[in-house]
Amino acid sequence: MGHSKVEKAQSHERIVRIAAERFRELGIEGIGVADLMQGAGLTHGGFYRHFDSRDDLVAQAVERALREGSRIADAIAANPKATFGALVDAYLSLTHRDNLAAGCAVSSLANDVARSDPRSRAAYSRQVNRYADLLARLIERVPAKQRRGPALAALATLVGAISLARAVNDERLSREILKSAAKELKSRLG
Amino acid sequence: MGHSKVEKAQSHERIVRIAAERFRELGIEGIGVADLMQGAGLTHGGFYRHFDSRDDLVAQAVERALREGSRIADAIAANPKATFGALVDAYLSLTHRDNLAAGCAVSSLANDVARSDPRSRAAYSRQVNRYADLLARLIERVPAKQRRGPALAALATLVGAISLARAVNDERLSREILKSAAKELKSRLG
DNA sequence: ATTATCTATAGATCTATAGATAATGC
DNA sequence: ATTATCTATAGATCTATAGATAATGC
Repeated sequence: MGHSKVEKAQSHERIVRIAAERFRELGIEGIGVADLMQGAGLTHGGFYRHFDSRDDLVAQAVERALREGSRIADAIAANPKATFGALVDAYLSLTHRDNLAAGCAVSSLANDVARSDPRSRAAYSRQVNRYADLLARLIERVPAKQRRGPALAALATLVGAISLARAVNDERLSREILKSAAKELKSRLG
Repeated sequence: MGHSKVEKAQSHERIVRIAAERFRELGIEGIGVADLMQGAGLTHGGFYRHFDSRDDLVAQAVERALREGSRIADAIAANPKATFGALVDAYLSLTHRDNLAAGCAVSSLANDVARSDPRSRAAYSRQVNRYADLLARLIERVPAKQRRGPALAALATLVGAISLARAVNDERLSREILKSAAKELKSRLG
């Protein structure tokens, strides 16, 4: 039994991290408090010393999933040699498609967040703006001041393509969607 | 109490119709058997004379939601004077954004279907191909034989844009997303 | 006689709470 | 003394089933 303040903070962090993964993988209603706590190596009784309610955890985990899910995009953005094409290829890769738990939450939680409370939706809005800014910086063929619209449209294409590629049951079609969207984006803006 | 074969068929049809609406609105796990049956004007006890299990209803309702959700697109396609721009404007309208229950299930159920069984995913794949064929027919600025890729990319943009517009918590940003995606698509392919 | 629907409930699961236990930290 | 976690359970909700009821259809 861990009892120090440090250990409590670590437990809290572990629960939110596990939830941020599992919610992206299984949907926000796809896993319960007991299984999440077990995933964090704890029993379910201690949950309410960390969170006011399940919805409180949901809000914290959605915020974390959105931050974590943009890590690869952030890394690309941090590289001064980063290109629009590199970001598109990473986002529309088979690795990203098949790795829901660690992937972009703007895609994996879009439908869930649309049905969620304002706290999750506000965090989602902020992340959409962050992606739009990042894409605008990387777009090449448009004057800097006119990039906001193309950046939002490009984000929509990225999110739609990976969502479709994950939902279809036909591997060839799935790859065709990813490849078509990547080609379209790169030929237009890369 | 309705008891004829005709009435049973009507009850079955009503349950699937209600489920196809509510699942799009609330998510596949957002409503239970009892509430669905109440929505159809029945009590929950009779449910299992119509369906083997809840999952059986889910599969039938997802198929129906996909078919119903493409009605406006089908109507546009049936008109010989239909244009790509008209379809894009209808899909990315505020009416469509705010009417989840009657809207396109390729958008509203994308995340849920990705986590569902093969039957729902196969129906989803078929609908994606139908939309791709429809968009390919309406695209103007590309030779007919090269339209498959642009059509799939356009579908991704449509689905991504309306999903983002529904999830964000900021009306201005939501409209900006819809408008940017529509402008991009029409200037390129309309 | 058959069957579509209803009432009632079993059994599982989920969120949330109560009280016990064992470690921390004044 | 305080508190982080555990065991145990209350109460709500969900899927599924059993048996009763009342209408259809041979």
